[in-house]
Amino acid sequence: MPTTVKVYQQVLKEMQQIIKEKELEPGDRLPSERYLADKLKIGRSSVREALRAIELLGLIETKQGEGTFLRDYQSYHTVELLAGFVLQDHNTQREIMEAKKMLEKNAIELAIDKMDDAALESIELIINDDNLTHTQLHDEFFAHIFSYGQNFLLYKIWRFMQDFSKSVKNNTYGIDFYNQIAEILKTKKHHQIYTLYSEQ
Amino acid sequence: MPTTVKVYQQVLKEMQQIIKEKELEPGDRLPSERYLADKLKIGRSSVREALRAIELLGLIETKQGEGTFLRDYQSYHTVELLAGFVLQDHNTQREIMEAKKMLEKNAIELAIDKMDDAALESIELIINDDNLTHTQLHDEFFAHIFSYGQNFLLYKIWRFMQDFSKSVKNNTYGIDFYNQIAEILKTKKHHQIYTLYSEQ
DNA sequence: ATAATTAAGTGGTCTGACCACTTATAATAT
DNA sequence: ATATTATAAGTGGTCAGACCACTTAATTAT
Repeated sequence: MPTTVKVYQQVLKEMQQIIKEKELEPGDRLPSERYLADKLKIGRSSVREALRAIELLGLIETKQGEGTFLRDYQSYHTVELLAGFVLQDHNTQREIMEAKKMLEKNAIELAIDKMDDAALESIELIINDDNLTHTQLHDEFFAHIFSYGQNFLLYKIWRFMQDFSKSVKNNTYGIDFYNQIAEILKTKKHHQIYTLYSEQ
Repeated sequence: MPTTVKVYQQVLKEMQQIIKEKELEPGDRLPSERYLADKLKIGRSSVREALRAIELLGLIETKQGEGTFLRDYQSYHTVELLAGFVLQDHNTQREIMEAKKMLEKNAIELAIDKMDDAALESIELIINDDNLTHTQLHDEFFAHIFSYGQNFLLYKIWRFMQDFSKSVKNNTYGIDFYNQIAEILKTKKHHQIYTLYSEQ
């Protein structure tokens, strides 16, 4: 179907080639925009279209005055971006809130076997921190749990939803809710996780 | 860290706004490049950088002479692209696989109370369809379950991960795995969901 | 009324021009 | 000679304007 391949698409292929040939790794510098335009005999704007596209994906990083660098792909970039658009079509707050809850359960499940006594204590400290607002508590609490879960991708997805929900709705939970989770984490009773949120 | 936000990033935000306000759906036309440039008082090239980026993602479609159109997000576009660039980063892979499993559990949990006998039967049909490869089975199976879960957002996120995993690794499960899930869905024993994948 | 022609609109691409910033080089002061 | 400073070169960020190819709407000729 693509009767005519766009120039920036070719640039992408060319760049893959360059990366492969020169065995470039994350952190390495890519050829400059002007060099690429010159070498491929195309306009710089076309090169930029390609670069901006994969920059948005999180594949490269640009530093003004220095150059363009390959970077470690961070999948959350993509997810964040897509979420931002997909949310528009199916703009159901309900879905976001629901998804957020599911991810919070996931976080607990991932963390439950990775938390030692010190970790559990730090959780308690957050729960009992009187300086935090309800929203801040929720935020800190789960951010902390996610950190033990060791899945940055899930954390970033949750982060997005959490930020979104903050801007839309103020969903607060009583302190019992957090204590209950702390208890589950302590006793490591996985199966109790699914009982959370049930009365929402 | 992003001390200065790039113009094309602003354009993306603006476009999300426009889509939201005008309630645009897949198939609908977006404002033209020249119009956007004029309205936002920026150069057309900056608008194009933004458009080309999300075009690459498969979020929009452009037809020369006609315009730019919103389209249903097809994650395989992204996946294809990433596969070409991402050198099998182990940790990224691990996180995506793990996150995918969690989302599959979520799908089951969301669907469990929404599936009637007919739904359960349709699941059985997929499991016993001999025409499907292992990968296809997994794909269809969970896509189906997600459809009952009624959370399109979670489905889309899973979809991305599933496509990614397909392009990287062939993670297959025995048929028992799916029968086990079908059984859980039938008996509606939520707590058994957490035992899934445990031997992986 | 119908068909052919024209004009207007839209994406695709290139060129050339600045700006802001970083790094390497050259000039200067010590 | 060395250290400091000033300059130049390189790089990404952005814009304006120009064509081209293509589609659609408007106009004109039949």
